Amino acid sequence: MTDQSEESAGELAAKLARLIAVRYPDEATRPGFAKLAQQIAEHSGTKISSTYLWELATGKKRNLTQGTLGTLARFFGVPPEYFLNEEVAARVDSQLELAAALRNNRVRSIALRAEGLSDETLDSILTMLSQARKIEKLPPLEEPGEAP
Amino acid sequence: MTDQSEESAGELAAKLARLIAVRYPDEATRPGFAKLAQQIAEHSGTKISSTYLWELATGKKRNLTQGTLGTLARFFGVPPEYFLNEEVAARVDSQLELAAALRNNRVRSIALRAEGLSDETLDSILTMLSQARKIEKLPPLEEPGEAP
DNA sequence: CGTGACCATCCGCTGTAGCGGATAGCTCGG
DNA sequence: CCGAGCTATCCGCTACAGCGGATGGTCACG
Repeated sequence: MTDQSEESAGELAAKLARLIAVRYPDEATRPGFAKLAQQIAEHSGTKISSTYLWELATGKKRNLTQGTLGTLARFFGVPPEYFLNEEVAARVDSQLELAAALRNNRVRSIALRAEGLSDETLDSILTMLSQARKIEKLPPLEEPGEAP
Repeated sequence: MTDQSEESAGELAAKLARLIAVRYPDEATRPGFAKLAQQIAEHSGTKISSTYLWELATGKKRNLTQGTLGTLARFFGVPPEYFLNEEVAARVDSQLELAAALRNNRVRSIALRAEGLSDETLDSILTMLSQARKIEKLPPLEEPGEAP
């Protein structure tokens, strides 16, 4: 175990897919790689071809260059380390889950109304949510704890 | 100020040079790019040619690939972001100064003996050092503070 | 004053990151 | 049913990351 950043098989592909999914939660409206490439160009001035985006998303190319790494990271609003460091990726991913959830207006208003309630009330609501998730066959969510 | 990671002209070259200088403080004993390449190979299993190292150090090539980025970072014991993020680079650089200083045996033993002393004593010693630096015409060192 | 060990530097090559331009499969409105 | 407009996918090309193998220079040793 001298190394700890290897076997990143199709990891990059998965990460890119996740970033896209979070940025465009509505699967129907989600742009294809062509439109995506165009948006990236408009956003960051630097251009990434649709073909190449597809190759990355499907794992056909994996060894990004400094430049494209930065362009992608800036567009998706994640630190460039997201693509390099698994630990950072995990931490960012939990944030991304939240961001994705807040795109759903109903979830957002629940969050807004939850703000300020007492801990006891929040706990009972949490219990209700867990029950609901179980009933609807959603995976339970683990709360991340501090690692000593 | 929409962007903040551009104009990295010969930045990478400078960073690499600094890393080498810190790792091999004695300029006389410092290995050339050939030996350096060999050491990297032994250390990380991955190989980087001496030619390429030279090209990087002289700024002839600058757009590293994910893989080589990781290899270099692991060898020099810095996070890969060191090469990407100026802010991280600055933070790490101050650590590097410390590491370089500790190579000097006398400095190291001062650091060791300072450990455990009361804050008041440390403060007065710091004052003495600042005075000494002024007398010997060395630049004063800024202590980095926490950014809220 | 060889010659062997190190060095920086250059040249030319290979592999692949990254691109532009097909193509074929969809779904829509007319 | 037929194009218009979208899509994913493929192919072949160019540019450059990265390499191996010269070259000539400077020391130290016998």
